[in-house]
Amino acid sequence: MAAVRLQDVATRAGVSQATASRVLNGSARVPGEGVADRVRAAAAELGYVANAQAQALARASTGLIGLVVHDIADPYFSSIVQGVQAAARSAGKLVLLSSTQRDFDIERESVSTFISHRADAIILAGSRQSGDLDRDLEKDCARYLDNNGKVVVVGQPLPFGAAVEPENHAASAQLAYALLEQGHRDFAVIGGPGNIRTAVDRRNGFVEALATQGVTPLVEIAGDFSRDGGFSAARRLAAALELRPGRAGDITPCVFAVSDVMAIGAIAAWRALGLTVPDDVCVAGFDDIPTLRDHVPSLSTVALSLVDIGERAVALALDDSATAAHIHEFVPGRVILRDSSILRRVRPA
Amino acid sequence: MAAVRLQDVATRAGVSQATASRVLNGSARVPGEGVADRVRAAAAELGYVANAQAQALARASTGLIGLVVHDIADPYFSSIVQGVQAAARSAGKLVLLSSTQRDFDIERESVSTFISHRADAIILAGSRQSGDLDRDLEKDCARYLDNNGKVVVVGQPLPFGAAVEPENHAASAQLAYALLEQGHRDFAVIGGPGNIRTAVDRRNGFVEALATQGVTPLVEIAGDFSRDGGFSAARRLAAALELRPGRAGDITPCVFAVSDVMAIGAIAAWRALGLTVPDDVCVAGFDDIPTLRDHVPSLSTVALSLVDIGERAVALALDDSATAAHIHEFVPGRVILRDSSILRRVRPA
DNA sequence: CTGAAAGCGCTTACAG
DNA sequence: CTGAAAGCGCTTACAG
Repeated sequence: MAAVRLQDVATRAGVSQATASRVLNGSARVPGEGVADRVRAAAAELGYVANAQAQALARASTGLIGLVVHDIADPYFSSIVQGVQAAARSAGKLVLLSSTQRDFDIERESVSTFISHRADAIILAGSRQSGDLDRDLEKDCARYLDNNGKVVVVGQPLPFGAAVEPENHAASAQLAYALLEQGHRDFAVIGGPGNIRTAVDRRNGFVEALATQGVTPLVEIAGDFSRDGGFSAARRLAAALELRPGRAGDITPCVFAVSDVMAIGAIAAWRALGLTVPDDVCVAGFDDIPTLRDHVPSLSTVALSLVDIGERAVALALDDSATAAHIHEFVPGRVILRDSSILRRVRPA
Repeated sequence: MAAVRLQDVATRAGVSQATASRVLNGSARVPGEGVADRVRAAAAELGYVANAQAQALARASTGLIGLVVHDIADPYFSSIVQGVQAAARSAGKLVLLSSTQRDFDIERESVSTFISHRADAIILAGSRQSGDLDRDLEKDCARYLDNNGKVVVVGQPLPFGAAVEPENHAASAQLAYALLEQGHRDFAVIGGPGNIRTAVDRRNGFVEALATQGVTPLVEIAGDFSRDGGFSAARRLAAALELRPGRAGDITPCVFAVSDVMAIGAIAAWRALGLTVPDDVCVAGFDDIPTLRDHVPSLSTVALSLVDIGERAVALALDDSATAAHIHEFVPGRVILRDSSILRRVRPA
């Protein structure tokens, strides 16, 4: 049983296909008395559903938004996806999703598939490293932009399209000030890879803010931008600072991990060493991922409105001028202090 | 600058459009010596990208799989999405995603949009209640199936299409046996709404298994199928069992919460009451969601391979006969015992 | 093996 | 306001 076509509806309503099209699928034209009703009735009776593929071909616009994220199972990305989803729906668009699991071949392939499907816009969300800006992806995007496609990147240093960027640097600085305010004077940093800009910005914002107050981190250790990266960095950091359980009277260093998942990994590592947060070591993260809600100890962090980021990306993607003008939109962060950074022991005077 | 069309490639290669089509986009035909190379060269030089919309129209197949989940930001669903994604990619399909945030109007709308885009298959993943099987959705799906569409539901009691179902009942029973094995004899249950089949199956599997050993839960309390539902149920349960911190020598009841998120909410509630897990009360959940990894205390649970579930759903969606035959595929669970159910205090003899 | 042509289901100037 | 017709970019019997 073949699907009902527009022509079927038109015939049943006793009008031309053109008229049926105008009644059913937008158009400012006002049809004559009763005509619209007749067409709509016919469509309802037949159960007509417009073929979006055919419409796309005729209109040269698909209503599709391509979205590539590095890992859909990561709460950071799934929140962004939620925002994209919601905004796309309000705008009457549909989202094509691809989760690359951080494989750049898959990313390139996804983008070209999106282009093949003539997505009206493509949103790239990930933590790309500045090094791996591969030529092919760049060339595909360039051609896509020429063909009137829109590209929006979130949180990545890409040389084309519009961008929505979390204010990593400024927000990390605010976190540093808040921690100083709490009385902390001894800091350490668990950073990410040097070529992930997000990680670098956060580290710099934090360290530079400390510097303005004459404070310098005791140690800095880098790890992968992941839970396991935080875990192993934390072990090395514990060794470097000679952290030991219950050394009352000593200083309690405050560690800034450049992402929540790294911070969570770090806490797990310390727990395995018998260290207690915040008694033996304090810690703060970044992102305020949803899963933090029931984490113990509760983690000080910086909240980014991930859903908001997704929504803004769609807004830019729908704005003709934005991507052409290479617009950058900044999303602020909000410092949240929780148990993990409570300074229990005061540094001996 | 308009996109390059197949005709452009054909002209440049000095062949007909038909030949170019056959060379570039599949077809078993073997072209003559050199022809294929010439066409491919022309395509490469011009940067030709096939228009998938036009292909879909001509082929009557879009290569699109529509996926609707109830909440993409929930780790349960995002893991399923990851599996769907991966399997779809291997099969050369693209996924259209919709996260409904549990709004059934949005779900219906999403399905009809997917149908409009002529998705080859639609996968419905959620925790639908048996009551809200709305007529419109059902009618849309019926027509879609008639038009050669495939429908796969995961974990839902829907009267059409194929289904992949976690073996909730059997796995919960295994959990019960494992807990008995650990020495537990005093149980309680935090269940879900009576019209969510997943919740009911898990509760029944657990309680019935206990019954075979002559054990009956001391209390059963139901809550929303969510973190907050677990939280408030846990408070009532604590009151019902008169749980108090550190009552050494007393029994330690073991509570089965029908999902991990409910269990996590329950633990949070107990913590607020000063109760310690597993010393004052033991608990086990269901799902083994990824975020459990660093939860303290570590939670006993039943692992469902969520990614696997997503992959199987795609396999069914791609199988013509499966959805017609209303096939049900079952995915087993695996019991994992962790700290939260360790029985420290032995019941006085 | 290759090509001319019809057809997929819509939209939209262009006439009337 | 309405309709006939061309066109969107492909695929695929059907001839040759």
